[in-house]
This record gives sequence, structure tokens and C-alpha cells, in this order.
Amino acid sequence: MRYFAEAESLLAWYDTHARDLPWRISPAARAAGAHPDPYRIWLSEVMLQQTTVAAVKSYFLRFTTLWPTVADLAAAEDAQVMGEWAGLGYYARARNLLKCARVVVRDHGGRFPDTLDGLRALPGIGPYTAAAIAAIAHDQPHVVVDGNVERVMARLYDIHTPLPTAKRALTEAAARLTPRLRPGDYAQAVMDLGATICTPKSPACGLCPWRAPCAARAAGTAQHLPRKLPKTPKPVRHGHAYVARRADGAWLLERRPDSGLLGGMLGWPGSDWGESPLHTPPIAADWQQLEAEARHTFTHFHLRLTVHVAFVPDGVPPERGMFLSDAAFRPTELPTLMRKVFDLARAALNYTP
DNA sequence: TAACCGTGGGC
DNA sequence: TGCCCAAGGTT
Repeated sequence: MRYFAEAESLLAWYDTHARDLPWRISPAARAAGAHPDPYRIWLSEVMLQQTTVAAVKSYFLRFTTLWPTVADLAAAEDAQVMGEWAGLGYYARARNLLKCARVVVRDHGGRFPDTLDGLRALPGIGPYTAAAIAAIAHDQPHVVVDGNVERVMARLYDIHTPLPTAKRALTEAAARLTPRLRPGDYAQAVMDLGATICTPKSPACGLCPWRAPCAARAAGTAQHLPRKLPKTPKPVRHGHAYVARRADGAWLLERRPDSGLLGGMLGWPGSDWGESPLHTPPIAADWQQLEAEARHTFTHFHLRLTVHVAFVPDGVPPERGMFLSDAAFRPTELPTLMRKVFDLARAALNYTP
């Protein structure tokens, strides 16, 4: 029963090395009969999609303070939730978070489903997140495969097939190892192992509870696994952004459409982004073009934004956007790109809050 | 299927 | 500095 022995050795390691995380029940507490709150597990898992633990912690604490239950979140204003998510990225997650909370309240009496299919049907919950919630919150033996698990399995079995082709084989390897006992702790244990020992670069094999059975360690290939297909280069796109300040201190902003990049977020009016996009100011004014441009890199392109600033008198209706009073405008509610634009603009406007 | 969708930290 | 990477989902 080799697989049983491997789950066993990993769980023993987890019992003494589990990370202390705000959304987590310690292995000791779980052994004593405590159960994690599915709402908190769901919220943390969505925040952790493609996002580091270090980045998520403060957002998680803020969200659970503002909205302690899924019903509280479901009743929140869209704009406030988007504003609180600002800076975390992948904003479709926040839009789906609200959709999901409202479905759980409306269709499930405020309780998260406890089946894989029930979870999988909710907005923003895919194969990984459904399995993670079922395993961690409901202690069901589902196979949880994220980037950590893929890396650990590729090394444990010395699998050289590049991702994403190797995904199926890695999932099958993970399935063979998943124990019927303590599946929730096991899922978190593999992720802790990947995050602290079996790291992408310079894995600490000497400290690993799986150093004996690890095929890549024996072969000396751990450092190079998992293999991945080469990435396509990012093109450079250009654009223009306009920051207008009214005499009474209000700022001209716009709510971006729900679909597409930075969907649903607050931003400065501007041009499309491309080779050399046409650009028209959102309001008539004596615009000043700044020398420095805002540079930002998204998942699939680099962006260089030319920033224009202007003071405008009271009483001029804008052609685009809406004026937000200085008291109502919180720069922390801007996505990072728009924050960069604001930081350049306010220096030019000599604005200190 | 593959493109799209953010951000900050590490090296 | 530029590239890699992180508890993926949707279309």
C-alpha cells in the first residue's frame, strides 16, 4: 500500500508544518471536530486563483470584516465590492463573486452546495475550485489539482511531458495518491508542500517528506520540472488617458463596461489601446500632455499610456464619464493601471490629498 | 482549443 | 530590467 504510505508521510509533515492562514482550520482543530466555514473557504479560493497568498491575506481580512456571511456579500453594492477588489486583478473574479453569492442566497438558502456538480454550476467556480471547496470545507475525497499539485506530481513521477499536455497524466497521478481519510488536510498539505518546499526554483528537497519516493530528485531533474510550452511574446500597445479636475475639486471618471479588460472597474476616460489610436478629450479644456507615460504590463501585452491633465470650470457637462466629488473619490478603488495614471496626474496638478 | 484576463514579488 | 511565476475560469 505504497500510496497510502505517501499520503501518511505527507499528512504527518502537515501536522507539524501547516501554514497558519486566516481562512484555514489547523489540523489539530480539525482533528478535534472543528469545520471550516464554506463561505470563507470559497472566498479564499476565488481570491487565490492565480494570486499569491501574500497578496490575498489583507483582502480576505477586509472582505470578511465588511461581509461576514455570504448573505452580507450578496446584499452589497456592486461598486463597493469592485472597489474593495481593486488591486487584486482578474476583475471577472469579483463580478462572478457577487453573482455567485446572490445565487447561493436566492437558490440555495444561503448555504453552499456540498456536491462537486452543485459547486461547479456556480459562477466563477471551475474544476479546481469546486474540488477544493468540497475537499477542504466538506472533507470529501476529491482530486484537487492546481499549479502546486501539477509541479509536485511532475517531480514525484519525473514526468517530462510539457504542460498543458501533461495535465491529464498529472491529474491521474494526483488521483492515485488522494486518501479517503483526511482529504481536506491532504489537499492543503500538497499545496503547502508546493509553496514552501517543492517550489518552482531551488526546491528544498532535503526537507521534503517525499524525498525518498521522488523520481525527479533521484534523476536530478526536479529543478527543471514541470516543463512548459514556450510563451508568446507580448506586443506593446499605446493609448491616451485624460485626468480632469473641476474647480470644486471633483474628478472626471468613468465606469468601464462589465466585459473585457478591467471590466466593471473605475477608470479615467481615454482612447482605445493599439498601434496609434485616435484620441479625443472627454471634455473641452486646455489640456496639458505630460512627458512621462504610464507603463503597465497585462497578461498578454505591454501598455504605454500618454497622460493628459486639465483644470475645468464648474458647469461644463462632460461628453464622457461622470464627475466624482473629491470626498467621494477614493484612489484605492482604482485598478493599478489607473492608479499609475492618477499618480502622474496629481503630481502635475500639484494635488496632495 | 486557445485566447483572454492583473498584479506584485523574486531573481 | 525583463521575465517568470502564483490555490484558474470563461468564452
